Parts: sequence; C-alpha cells; structure tokens
Amino acid sequence: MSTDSAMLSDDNRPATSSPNGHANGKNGTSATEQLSDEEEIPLSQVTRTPYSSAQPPRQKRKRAVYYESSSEDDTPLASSPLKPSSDAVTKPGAINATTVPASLVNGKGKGKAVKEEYTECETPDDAPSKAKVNANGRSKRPARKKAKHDDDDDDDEAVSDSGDSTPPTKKKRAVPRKRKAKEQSEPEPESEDDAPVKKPSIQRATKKVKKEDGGGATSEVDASKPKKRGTKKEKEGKEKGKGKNKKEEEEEEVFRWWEVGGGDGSVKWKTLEHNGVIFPPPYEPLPLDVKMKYDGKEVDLPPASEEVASFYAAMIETDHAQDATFNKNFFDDWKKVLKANPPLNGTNIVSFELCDFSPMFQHFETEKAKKKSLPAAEKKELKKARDDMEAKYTTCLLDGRKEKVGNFRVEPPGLFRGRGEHPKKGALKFRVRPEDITLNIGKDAPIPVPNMPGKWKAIQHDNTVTWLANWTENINNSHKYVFLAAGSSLKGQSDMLKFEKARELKNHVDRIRQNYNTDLRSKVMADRQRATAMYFIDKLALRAGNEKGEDEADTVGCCSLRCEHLTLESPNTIVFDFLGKDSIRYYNQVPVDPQVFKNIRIFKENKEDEDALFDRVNTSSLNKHLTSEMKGLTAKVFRTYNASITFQKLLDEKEEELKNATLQEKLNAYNHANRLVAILCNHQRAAPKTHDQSMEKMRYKYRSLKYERMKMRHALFALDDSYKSDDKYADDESEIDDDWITTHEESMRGKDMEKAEKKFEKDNEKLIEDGKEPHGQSVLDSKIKAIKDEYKRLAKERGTKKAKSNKTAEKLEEAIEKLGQRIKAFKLQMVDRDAGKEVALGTSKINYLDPRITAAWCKTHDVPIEKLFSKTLVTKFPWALEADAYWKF
DNA sequence: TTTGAAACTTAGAAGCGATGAT
DNA sequence: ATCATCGCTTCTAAGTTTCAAA
Repeated sequence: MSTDSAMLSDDNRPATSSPNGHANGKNGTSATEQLSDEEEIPLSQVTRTPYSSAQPPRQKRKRAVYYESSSEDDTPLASSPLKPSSDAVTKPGAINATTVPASLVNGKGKGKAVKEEYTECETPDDAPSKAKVNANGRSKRPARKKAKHDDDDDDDEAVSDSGDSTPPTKKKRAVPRKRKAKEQSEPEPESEDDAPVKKPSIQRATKKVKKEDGGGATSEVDASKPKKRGTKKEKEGKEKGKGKNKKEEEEEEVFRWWEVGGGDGSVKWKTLEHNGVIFPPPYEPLPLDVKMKYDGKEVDLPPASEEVASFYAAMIETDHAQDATFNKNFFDDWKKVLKANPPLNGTNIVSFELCDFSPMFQHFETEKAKKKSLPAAEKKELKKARDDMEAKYTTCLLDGRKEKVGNFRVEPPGLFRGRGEHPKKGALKFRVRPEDITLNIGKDAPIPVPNMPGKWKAIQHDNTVTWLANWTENINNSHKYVFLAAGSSLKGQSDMLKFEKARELKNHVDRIRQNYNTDLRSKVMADRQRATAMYFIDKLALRAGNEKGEDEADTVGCCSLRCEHLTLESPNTIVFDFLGKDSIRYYNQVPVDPQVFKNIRIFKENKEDEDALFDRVNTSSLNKHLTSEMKGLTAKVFRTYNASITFQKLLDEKEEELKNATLQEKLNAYNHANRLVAILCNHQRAAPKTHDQSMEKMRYKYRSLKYERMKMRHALFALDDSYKSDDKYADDESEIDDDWITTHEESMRGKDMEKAEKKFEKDNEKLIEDGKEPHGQSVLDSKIKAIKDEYKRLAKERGTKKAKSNKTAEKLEEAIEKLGQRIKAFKLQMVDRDAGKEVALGTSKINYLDPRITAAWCKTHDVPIEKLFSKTLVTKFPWALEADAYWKF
C-alpha cells in the first residue's frame, strides 16, 4: 500500500482547510464581514457534536497519506521511494543488542514523514495556499489556508496586523546551539568571552553539612563560603555538632547556589565528570521446563524470541493485553523476531490466538513470590549489593561538586506502553547498547567504561547542555536523555527561574488581558483567534497544543482544538470535551465572555467537526506574540502563573480562619487549595481500585451515625412529647429505612455477641493465669441472653418513635448536637473523598505550585514542612524552604 | 517559511515499602 | 504477625519550546 493514492482519493478535499473559505474567502472583505460583532447567532447553526469521551471520531485522520504509512512495515524496505531507507537510519547499536536485530522489527527507518505538498485548488479566491493537509483532515500544520500576512493585507484595511511587530529579540545570540556541536567532540565554545557566564563567585557557595538526627542540618561553614546568610543557624549547628560524635562525618557539600546569583546563560558547567549509565543485565533464558504453548503444544523458543515473548507473558493479566492494537503490534514485531529466531522444534507461529503464554506468566509469578518470601536479612543483602554496584553511577562531579544523577539506568527493552490510542502501543522497544549512546562529559574527565561489552557511540564535551548521556529510542525515534536529579543545582536553578518568570507575569498580566480582550473583537481573523486562544489558556489553563503526527495518539491542546471539541450552549456556555496530554479527558462546561462565545460560533462556521478551530493560530505564532508582550513569556507560563497565584489566593483567604485551627484542619485547608489547583490543571489519576469499597464502608458508617442520632431523638421524645414539634429534632434520617435498620440491628447484635464471647474467653484466660477460678458457661449465657433481650427490645421499639435511654433530656440534647456535628463533618469527608478520587494532587505540587508559597505558609501556621512535602520534594526545593513567613508569590 | 531535531519539563502508571487495621 | 492500604518513588511517555536546516 505504500502511500496509496487510493487513500488519497477517498476524502481528499483539502479537508481541513475549511473548503469554503471560512473566514477567508478572500480574506479581506469576507473576513471582515464575518467578524462583525453584530451578527445574529442562529442558534440552529451552533454545532453540537457530542461524542463520548474516550473516542473522538477521527476518521479523517487517515488522510495522512501524505506521510509514509506506518503500517507498511512489511513491505520490502528498500522498495518504496517514499520510504527512507531504513538501513540508513537504523541505529547500529540497536541491532542484536538484545539479540533482536533492529532491522527485523523496525520496518521503517525514521518515522520521518515524507510529505507532499498539496496544492490547493479550491476556493481560488483564497489566499495563496499550499495548505498542507494532514491528519484528521488536518494538516501537520493547521489547515490554515492563508498565511497571516495575507490576512493583513486584505483583511480589513487598517488594523495593522500585529502579527509581525518583531518581538524584542535579544540580540544576545547565545552560544550556538549544540545541534551542530554535537557531531562530536565539539570544538569547545569558541572562547566566547561574551558568553554570559558569570559564575565566578559561584564556585564556592558551598557549605559542609552534617546530617544530624535532630533535623537541623547545618554545621561548619566552608571557609570559602561567600555570603553570610544563615549564620545563626550555622552556629547552632556547630555547637550541636561538637557534642556529636564525628563518626557521621559524611558531610555533604550543599551548594547554596540560590545565594550566589548568576546561573542564567547558556553555559551550564565548566567541568563534568561522571560514570556513564548502567545497562540492564542481559537476558536470562527461562528454565527448560518453562515453555509457552502454541495450539496446545509446547514451543521451544530460542532466547531472542523467548525474551520478547516473556515481555508479553508478563503482561497478560494487565489491561494492555486486552487491547487489540497492543496485541497486534506486539505480535507483528514478535513475528519478525521469530522469523530470524524460529522455534527450535519447528513450530510455525502464525496466529496470536493460538498462543498461550500462561506457563511463562506463572513462572514469573512464582519467582516473584519466592523473592518476596526471602528472609528480610537476605533481601537487605541483595539490596545492599545492588546499591553498591550502582553507587558510582548515582552521582557525578559538576564543576567539582558532587551532584545526584537522575535516570542513570538505561531503559530496559520491553513492549512500548503508549497511552490512550497510541498507534504503536505494544511495539517492541529494543535493548539499548553502548553503541547507541552518546556521552556528554567534560573534556578532561576520564571516559567511563560501559558495564556491558561495546563501545560508546560518541563522546562529546558540550557544556551548553545539561545531559550526561542520550540515545535515540526506536519506537518514535525520539531522544532519551540522562539528566541530573531534580534536587541538583542545575534543575533547581531552572526551576526557580521558571517560578520567577511566572511571578514576573504578575506585572504584565493586566495589560496582556486587556490586550487580548480588545483583540477578541479584532477584525483580523488571525488576531481574533489568537486572542480567543489566549483567553482559554489564561482562563482555563489549557496547554499550548502543538500539532501532532499520524503515528501518535490523537490528543489536543488549545491551538490544536478541533471544532468537535467545543459545543456552544446559549447564552454563553461552552462545553469542552477532548483528550489532552496522556489522553486524559478534559471535560468542562464554562460560561465565557459573550464575545468569546460569539467568536467560537464564528470560528466554527462552515467547518467540519474535524477541522481546526483555530486555523490561523499555532503554538509558534502564539508564543511569538506572547514573547512580544513580555520577554520570555510562553503559553506554559500561564499555567504556572495561574496555578501558583490561585493557590496563594486560596491560602490567603483562609489565613484568619486557621489561626486557631488544629493541625489537621490546617492540612485539610492546604490540601483543599491544592485540590482546586489540580482541578484547574486537570490533573487526574485513576481512581484507587478500592475506592468504591471504601466509599461503601463510609456510607455504612454514616448511616450508623444517623441511626444513633435517631435513637437519641426518639429517647428525647419518649421523655417529653413537646420535642417533637421542635424543628431541631425533626426527622433527618432519610438515608436509613426500616429494612436497613433491621439489618443493622441484626448485624450489631451479632457483633455484640461475638464480642461478649471473646471477652469471656479472654477474661477466663486471665483468671487462670492469675491462678483463679474461671467463670462458668452460665456467665456467658446470661450475657448473651441480655444482649438478645436488648435487641428484642430494640426491635419492638422500631417505628414507635420512642426509645429508651438513661440519659437526661439535657444530656440528650447535648449529645444530639455533638453527633450532628460529627455527622456533618463525616459527610464532608465523604464528599471530599469521592470528589477527589480522580484528582492527582502530586503533579501540581511538583511542577506548578511555587514551593515558597508552601514554605511561607508552613511558617505562618506553624506546620512542619514534612507534613506537606515528601522527602523528595524537600530535597527538590532546598532553594525555596528558606522563604520567610511573609513571602508571597 | 516550514519542518523536525534537540533539549528540557510535565505527566500518570507501576512498583515498592511504610504503616495501620485486624 | 499478617495483610491490606496508601503514599511515595521510580519509570518513562508525552508534552513544550527553541532553533537550525531545508
């Protein structure tokens, strides 16, 4: 099928580009007309495209055609002219690393899209176009048919299309991008004295720190420490340290980079030493008695094929194995491996359905169990051995300082676990070998030796980047990098910069909002669309939304929204429903500014569901514009800004209220604010498997509380009829009915009797121990009888609205009041828990909430930071924890 | 321009170990 | 002490942004 023209023909109108010139007709006039605000909104025109969550229709997508079809793996490689020669591209290293020849599995070389241009022929009056069509009838680029410039000219005279006011570019011309440098041993940054690297003093903002149990950390100060910050602490530390045994002398150097300044600029380090990466152990064939079956018979697989089979076998109980795409991709790739490494007993594996991997699966399960049941001491030993082995890879020397490395373990081979409807999920991910890996390391540093046979692909010394190693992965031909850990100075610095940039937005956001609000009425379509997109990004914290390719899951962000993703509901509500990053559904019904509502209606006019909503906007033009509004401003800064500012505001609102609150109440308030931000950013998680069950438990407890309350009310009535007319004691137990009460009482009765028996036994044991006479059976019997009688009485009471109690009316009133509070609180807790079951708080905490907000809040409310930040977060944000109580985002 | 490589941040799932209930 | 739960850590996929090459 290679690029069949067949496919081309089927739906090939220039799709996307809203054929009938939505907006452009001739960009000029018509655009102007269409943009007039006054027009009416024929509601009937409003498109409604309900589709249910997970599966957006995307037939049109296949028009891809312009790209090499990825499904043609089986066609002879070299043949198609459209196909880049795979040989040329295949990474040598990937081959037979794991014994699986890359060339076997990876039909095509780079999934590089070979694209043709589409010469548009419709709508002649349209802008000169070359709209590239693509996917869902959308083009790799949005199907915009015009180029912004065209608009300008034509689109209503005047209105100088802002489009190009050149943004204040920084003539800085930073150090040349490494791209070229990478070839290999880069030529060393040409003396570039002007390179903005001022890190003179930086060298020594180091302190020696001893770990103390007490949590206080600091101690003696490195002589060269520059600033005087934190002296007090140091002194204290010193004293304490004195008394303390020196043994723990494992003082770590703590580089207080945030006190030094500098750091920006493109040179990231002066010297860099590291030990490379760890490769996973080679494949170990299964014991001879563990064999998968094909058509009921055991198959004798050579190791290479067995390994791939085992990847799948380990997953047969997961959802992945239920997925058709996943299975197909796995099987296709596996067959290629099998072809080169056929079963030794001649089995010809052609049908996936006939494969039975369960013997392998069982084997893995027993192995797992074995490991688990190992004595603790042995487990510990194993772990120690592993840690020792890995130790040297966990850190590196950056400008002479020890820093933690993040992902020093090379990703093991396996089956690609793409999210959502990723067309390649299940495909075989090759074993990575030294030949695949490029190391980035200081010029004078010794070159590490790989822990498996082989030679590094290349060594480079590029100090303008932060990675230590990288390789190209075979599924999507993207790059994988080994970076420093989140707690390292390099990551910390850029993290801090990120938040500072977001804070800077505070000073510009009013103006920016004003501008885009004005532009919502712009007569230039491109501007109006951009303004509308900005409105969404700002208000709803949507992501920028780059275009995606054919061989990726169909997900969108702001700029790549399609008409089908928005539904209008008069008078001014927009319903968003689309799959965003990681194929997480974004569903939101929001009332919007009437002008935005109107705009969306206009943008959708004359377009198909699968056409781009913002056909004149893309992330690049959007960001270009944003940068012109504020230096360094991009779409994602809005997310950071809005998340943090919202969080700060929410916490501030509760400040007074929390003055005398308990610790738990404070934590709740914090988590509540955190949750609202997570919702804003649409951070979801799969509801815990046990959620329903635990909700059920809570509901039961809730009812039990209601039952108690009812009993007390009734007791009150029994004492004095007049309570019945008091609203305070009106029936409030709608969630419990007679049946439930019956069951509940029976269950309590059972429990009470059990309890009595247990107690009886225990008492007797005790008596015997003490050398006394145990109670006889009659004691228990009479207790049981008492319980039975009690429940008989309760049964009689049922429905009478009377109950017995030995409390006085006053006591009852009090107890009811208290119970009422408890019920309310519990109900809240339930609702909260249910509401939060699908909300992930972690992501915003790690990436979006300025940690200084939390640090300051903890100081204000006297909450230990450990209650809110896990150990990793504490080490990730050392620069933030010193913020004082008054610090505000 | 447009495309896509490169580099870095953000993301949820899976794995794992601590902790609390029984 | 054992088991279930839960929260944290690890893993790696999936985004964004920038810039050079075509």
